[in-house]
Amino acid sequence: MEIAPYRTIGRLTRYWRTLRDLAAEGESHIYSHLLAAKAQVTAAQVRRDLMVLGYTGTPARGYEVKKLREHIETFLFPAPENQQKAALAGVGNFGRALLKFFSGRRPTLKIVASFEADADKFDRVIGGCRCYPIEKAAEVIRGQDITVGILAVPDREAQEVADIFVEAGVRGIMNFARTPLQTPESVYVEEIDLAMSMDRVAFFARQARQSEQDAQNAQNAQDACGAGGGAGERRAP
Amino acid sequence: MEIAPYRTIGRLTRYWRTLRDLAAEGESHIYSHLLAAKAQVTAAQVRRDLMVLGYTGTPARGYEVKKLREHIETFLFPAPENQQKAALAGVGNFGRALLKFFSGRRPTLKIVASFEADADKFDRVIGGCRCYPIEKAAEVIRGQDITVGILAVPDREAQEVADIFVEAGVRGIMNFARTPLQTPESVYVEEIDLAMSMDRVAFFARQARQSEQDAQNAQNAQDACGAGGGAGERRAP
DNA sequence: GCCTGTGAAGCTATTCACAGCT
DNA sequence: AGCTGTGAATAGCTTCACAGGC
Repeated sequence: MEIAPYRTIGRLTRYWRTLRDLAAEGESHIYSHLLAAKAQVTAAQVRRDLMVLGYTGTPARGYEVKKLREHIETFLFPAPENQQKAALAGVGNFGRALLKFFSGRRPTLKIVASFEADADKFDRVIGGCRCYPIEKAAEVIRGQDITVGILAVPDREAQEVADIFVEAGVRGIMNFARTPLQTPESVYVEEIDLAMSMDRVAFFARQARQSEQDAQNAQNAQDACGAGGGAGERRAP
Repeated sequence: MEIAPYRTIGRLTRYWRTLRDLAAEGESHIYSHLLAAKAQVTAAQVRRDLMVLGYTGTPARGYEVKKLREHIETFLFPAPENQQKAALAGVGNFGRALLKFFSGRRPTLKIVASFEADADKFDRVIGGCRCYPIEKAAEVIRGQDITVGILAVPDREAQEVADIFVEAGVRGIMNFARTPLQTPESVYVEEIDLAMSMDRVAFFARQARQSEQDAQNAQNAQDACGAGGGAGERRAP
């Protein structure tokens, strides 16, 4: 988390995707402001983000799609021979959806195992990878050198599973449980709290509705008073 | 997005949950630093966040669990008679998992409809709510006064569906597609880009591994040179 | 003219630190 | 002594704005 701000890392993967699409469309060069428009950020943001790569474009043609993409890949992804491995804990509805979603998405990162407390699911192959009892987690993680963990277990169990994962060598965790995890500083945790996100979306949606209604009411009140010449005139001449 | 920073809104829902648990455990009061520990933030952060509520604790006993919780509810959630409604687009694996996850989670927010392009799914009741063809979205959203939208459709279709939703009155969107949405400023969008999050987790996990190995190598090199008295001595006396 | 790369300015969010209370 | 509420300081991120290049 020192070599580049974590926001930048996130945006780089978005740029990478955009560049892939651009390459597919046969574009060979792109300007920062066009890349920015496609990724919904500002041009200055793009240029600033790309500084971490040590690749520079030219004023004349902007960035070379192919080269920029390669630079991002080198920076973001491991070399093919160092493929990273991930494991998922909690093979419920959500866990299965995640397994399907992530399977085959990146050649450099593969989910190779899943863990469950429910004995019905052991040894079955779900979403393309074997399901082990949670008790075997440490062994499997160490044996296969798994570095990334995905937690889709019930809230209560999240911390416990995280501890096992970290102890066994996992250094990055996606946590879908709503328990904020306690982990050593060297472990990166991405908290994905869908219930929280939902509450927030609902909150701001309500706000927006409210202010639209307020504006509407103010308008009606004004209309009722006979079109006055106060402040708040809409539709500039 | 003006009345309180969006980060604060997010944390308030976390505090709310913690307070609910505390109430269940029979606690009547709580200090900021204890609440902070449970929510994995700093005490100063908690106190700062609570300022938006206009509720204040006492130095002697801290915050009253019951009252603080009520204040957060009043602030965050709509009144019971103004229940908010949500709709989901895209009833795939992910969409179904989301329907199950969110169903019945909040009395103040209910998913009342889902939309699909795939004709096989129309009119069935999936995850507790009726599935309509996407063409009926505008009608249903307007008819039921739906304000929140959840997008779990393929990337290509996300923008199109978002436009329909917004036009019909939706003011908050959870976007699970990896297309950054273009929406009017008054619409709040929570971009939940799981592929991006995964790339980031993998990146930082790799970093952590790397620096552990580097430290290990440095140690080995030092050992090989015969225990020298340079910088970097571990285990303080 | 219109681009990139980047120092400097500007913002936003978080943390510090302390007055005031009990 | 140990807490809350909050102005002030700090840190982190984004945008501005412009030198330099074609």
